[in-house]
Amino acid sequence: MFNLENYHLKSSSFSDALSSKELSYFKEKAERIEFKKKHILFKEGSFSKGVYIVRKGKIKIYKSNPNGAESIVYIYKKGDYFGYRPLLAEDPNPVSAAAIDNTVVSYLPKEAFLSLFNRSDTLAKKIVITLSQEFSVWINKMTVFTQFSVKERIALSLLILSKVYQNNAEKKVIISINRDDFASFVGTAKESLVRNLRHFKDEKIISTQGTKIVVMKPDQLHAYLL
Amino acid sequence: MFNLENYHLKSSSFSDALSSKELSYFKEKAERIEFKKKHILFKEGSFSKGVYIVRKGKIKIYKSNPNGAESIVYIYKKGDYFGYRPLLAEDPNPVSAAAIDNTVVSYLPKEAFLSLFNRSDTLAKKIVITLSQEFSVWINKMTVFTQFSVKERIALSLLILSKVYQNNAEKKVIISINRDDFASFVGTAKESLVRNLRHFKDEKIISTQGTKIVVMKPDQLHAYLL
DNA sequence: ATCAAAAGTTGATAATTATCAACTTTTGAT
DNA sequence: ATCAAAAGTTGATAATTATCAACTTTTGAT
Repeated sequence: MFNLENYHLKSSSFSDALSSKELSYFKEKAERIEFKKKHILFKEGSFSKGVYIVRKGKIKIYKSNPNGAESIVYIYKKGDYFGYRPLLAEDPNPVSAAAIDNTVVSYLPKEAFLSLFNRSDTLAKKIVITLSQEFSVWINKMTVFTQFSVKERIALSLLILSKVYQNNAEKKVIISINRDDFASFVGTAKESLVRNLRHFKDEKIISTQGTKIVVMKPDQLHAYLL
Repeated sequence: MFNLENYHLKSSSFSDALSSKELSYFKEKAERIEFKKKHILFKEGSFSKGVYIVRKGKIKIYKSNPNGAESIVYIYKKGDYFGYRPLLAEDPNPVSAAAIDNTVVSYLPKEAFLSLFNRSDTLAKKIVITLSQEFSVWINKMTVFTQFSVKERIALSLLILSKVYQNNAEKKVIISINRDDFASFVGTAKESLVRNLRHFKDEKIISTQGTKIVVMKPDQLHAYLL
């Protein structure tokens, strides 16, 4: 049985893991930063100096290969936090991060994060559990690339991006992403992506508004995934 | 720069995370179990009842798709431990596990593992760090599937399997895996795998002994990965 | 040591996907 | 509102990979 939750992380708020005392420490130490569209937050191989919490806009996490092609590993939205894993592991960032839109983040410097991590046993345990859950999603995503065709991966990606771009207020989801980024997310060529989008348009499953994509019949996308 | 460590987990011993007191508790509660070749330890969707530590042989972790094809996500060897993630997350297993060889494992029941986890702060923190490191590996593996050709993935897999099948005593590595499993590990068809192995044989990079594969010039495999 | 079954291999071909080039539409600065 | 640049789209074709069928080698039980 196909279940979208197996392929996309549930958003879980960073501050939920904190006691009210810890939360006020967090608020004291965190800094608000704005990034313009296309701004690169950090690059693969660099060392994290803090944790980001998205307040507004979308941030893509990606890997570049030596030919210049990039593959997008995840897209974070409002409320999501990231950048803490390499910091805990004391490893360099395995990925780069860049703003898709104009974005606003809260930035918690490394020292403050580690101080919270070390003083709070509940945070460590909460993170273990979160990481364990995330693992399932990553394993599933990995098998998608080996077992699904491009058309299937695009159908799945439309559903995932519907979640990412969903605005609680609105029922209709408008996915605002350029074709290169979408193709990098699916792991295919831009032209192959466009051809498949055309197919879904002909089937009246999606429509476009300018370069934006409107998902009209998500149920019919499910049908492509068994 | 290509670095094999980005694509395969370092083995880390479970017992290293434990104090001597905890270790004796572990030894008291753990049970030795033997599995015959092809025995299925658990299936995707089931709930873990304990943690496995491999003592002898190899165990494959895989996902089956509805068409019956399977894709192998990881191969564990002597000293590796697995099965604790879904247990911590209280999620069903995202994958199945089966013995490739005749194997021997230590089995630590859920209650004993959770008791260790809850009493030991160092274990929780150690696991967070291990999980964080593992994440980098998974992200890298995922991008391999989107950016590497079948030939490149096979070259990489030969290097990874060299690590898995490496016997400390011997310099020469003999990979003893059947072609279906190898193909599932690479994410390709068995025939495509065989044709590429033939290519590497013609180049004198590998040789075969019966159905076993001998990696003779690992450096030349690196050359296929830039 | 024999031999049937299982596993591995090869060739021919089909299906999928990427690449290149030309063209159209959209965007955003003025 | 205009218009050049950027982004998106389409068609033709090439490259990669999967599938099917026939055949060969290896394995493991006797």
